[in-house]
Amino acid sequence: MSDVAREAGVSPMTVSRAFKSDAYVNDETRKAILLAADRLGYVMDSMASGLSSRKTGFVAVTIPSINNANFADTVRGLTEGLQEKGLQVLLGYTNYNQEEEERLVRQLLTRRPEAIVVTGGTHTGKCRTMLENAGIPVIETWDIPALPIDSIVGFSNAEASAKIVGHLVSTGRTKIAFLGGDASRDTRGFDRRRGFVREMEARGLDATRLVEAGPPPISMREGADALARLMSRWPDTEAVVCVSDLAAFGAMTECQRRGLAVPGTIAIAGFGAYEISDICVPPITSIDPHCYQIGLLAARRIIDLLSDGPDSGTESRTLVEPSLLVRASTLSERNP
Amino acid sequence: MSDVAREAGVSPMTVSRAFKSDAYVNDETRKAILLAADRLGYVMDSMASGLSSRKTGFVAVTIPSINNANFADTVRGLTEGLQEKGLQVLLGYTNYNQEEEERLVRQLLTRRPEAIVVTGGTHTGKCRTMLENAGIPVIETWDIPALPIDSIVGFSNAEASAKIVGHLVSTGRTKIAFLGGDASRDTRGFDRRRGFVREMEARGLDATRLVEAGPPPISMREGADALARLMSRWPDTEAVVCVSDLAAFGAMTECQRRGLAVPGTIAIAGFGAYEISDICVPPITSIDPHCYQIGLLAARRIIDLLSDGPDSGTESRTLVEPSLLVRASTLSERNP
DNA sequence: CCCATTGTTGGTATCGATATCATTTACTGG
DNA sequence: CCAGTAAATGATATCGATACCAACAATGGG
Repeated sequence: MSDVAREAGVSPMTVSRAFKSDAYVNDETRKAILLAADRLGYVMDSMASGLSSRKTGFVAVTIPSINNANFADTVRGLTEGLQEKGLQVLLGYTNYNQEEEERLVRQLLTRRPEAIVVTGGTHTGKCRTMLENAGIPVIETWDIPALPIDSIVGFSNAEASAKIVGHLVSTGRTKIAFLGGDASRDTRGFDRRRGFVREMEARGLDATRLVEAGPPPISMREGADALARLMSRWPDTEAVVCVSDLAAFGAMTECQRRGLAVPGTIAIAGFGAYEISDICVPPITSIDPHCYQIGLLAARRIIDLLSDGPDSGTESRTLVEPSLLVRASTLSERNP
Repeated sequence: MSDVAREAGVSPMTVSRAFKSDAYVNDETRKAILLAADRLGYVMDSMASGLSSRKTGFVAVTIPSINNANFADTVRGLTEGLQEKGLQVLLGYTNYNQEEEERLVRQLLTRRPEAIVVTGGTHTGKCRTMLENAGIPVIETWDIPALPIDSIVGFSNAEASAKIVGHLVSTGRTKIAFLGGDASRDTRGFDRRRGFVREMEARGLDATRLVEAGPPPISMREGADALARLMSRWPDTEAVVCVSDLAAFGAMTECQRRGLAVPGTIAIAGFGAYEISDICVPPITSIDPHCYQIGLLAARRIIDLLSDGPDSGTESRTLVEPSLLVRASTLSERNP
């Protein structure tokens, strides 16, 4: 930076100011400085800048998997929402593992982000402590934890399942199974299963047709395998609620291979509004959790908290209402 | 850090050393320091550390889209390959746009990464200059640029297409179309189209059945729409090579809706070895570019360059051989 | 004509760590 | 018994920027 200052014939301090947009610098001086910087191929050092100003410009984000269109959409929303304020997303993924999350959060906090966004509301004790003591806004997403650390932007996974059950029952089906929802690792998937069981029981229906599909992420293949197990154990099943569209599509392909008509013999519903559920034949009923919106709202919340101070007046719980997308895969039996 | 030093009764310098694994510190002293740090809830400031040591621990990575399983796999390979050396991926995406890439690269370079990985070998002039002058290892991936900036880890998209054409011809098909490959933005998709045209012409076949599907990313829906256009323009088409599995699957669903048998009436091939092409009915012939491997090899290359100095003896071109995955969607007409 | 205000620039200390050199102690072998 | 080496720790300068305060010119109202 002092090289640029010499080249432009000003002090380093003025160069520093020239690179910020809001500071007092004469237009001509700034132009000369930017020109000089360009000549010398100079690019600012954000790291040094961050050290000095105590603003790194980072927002840390953790997601369970990078290889998932839903979380990718949330990250897109975050990135785009934060861009206008010059904030940059620092991304990490946990492989659906809380120990991994703890390790990751520790690593991310060493970068001194200005805020941190995590997926889900269940963490190891140490992780929770770190987040609480970080002294920055913490946003938990994709869930509604009972004891939020700070702010949340999410929805009830359990209610989303209930919504699907309601829809299936309204089409005349009662022998309904749930596919997926590993209890040990995927808290959101597990919540969907819990919501399924609760809603089925509330309606006086059998809620024991639960098929494990293994730990997340659940692939299409695993969805297919799980459907095979489901049909051999409970051949008279009329509908299956899947933990995600990917599992649902896999299950549907298995039906195709077995000659089971969808929705004639069995109805299939998924979760996540992945593109595939919209375009496959038949299209699969799903829940749209508005992933991109979650990211965007989290970004807004961060910007609010960062500008208005830590106890901004706005509500710390931002709820998003998932939408039920009724498609051909669950068409009424009477009206196929 | 000096708080921790006081708490542990040592100098800040010793605390600093205690946090590195290789330095001279008495085991008991280290234990006491780590304990004190834990008591105080202290976490290192990597930013300050980076400023002082000139090692930020970042490797910058740009991909066209975060919402793409192929690039996600490459990022996974990078992340995991770099993890053992304590390097952290700093990710950004360009939306398949070179101006966006230039902006992104500038932003990433302000973070002083120790190396940078970009997707593709085509950049704006300014972007190329920045990369050349950054003074760090630059890895171009997913392509084989004629004039590499530094190192490359990639494969020939054109040859991959040629491989598919060869396979389709061997199944007795000659009226073959190509779907996708926008010329203006997606250089890899365009290369695949070029490779298709070249191979078709080399075999004396008609290479004019080219269907645009719009700018990337090409969704399943766009693949379906493009197939509709293809069939109305060239109804006697026997096979279609798609720029990606997503387009291919979309195209196949359109065939299902139109009652066109796959592979009986028309054969379909994709690219990318996405999970969907393996599990759908019928499964779709594809090319596996070994995305994860690309990331892993790029990580290895970076580690080499960072340890052995800038002109390490190893070859700067690391080529990955894409594999043809022959599946039911292109089964021979004679042998269905 | 003076003083307050605004616009513009520079000087100095500092952010939180590490590089480097210096120092002390313990231990080894001739 | 002493030089020589290794282990362990500390002191100081520094990484590349910004915060903060000071300085000065131009402007304008009283």
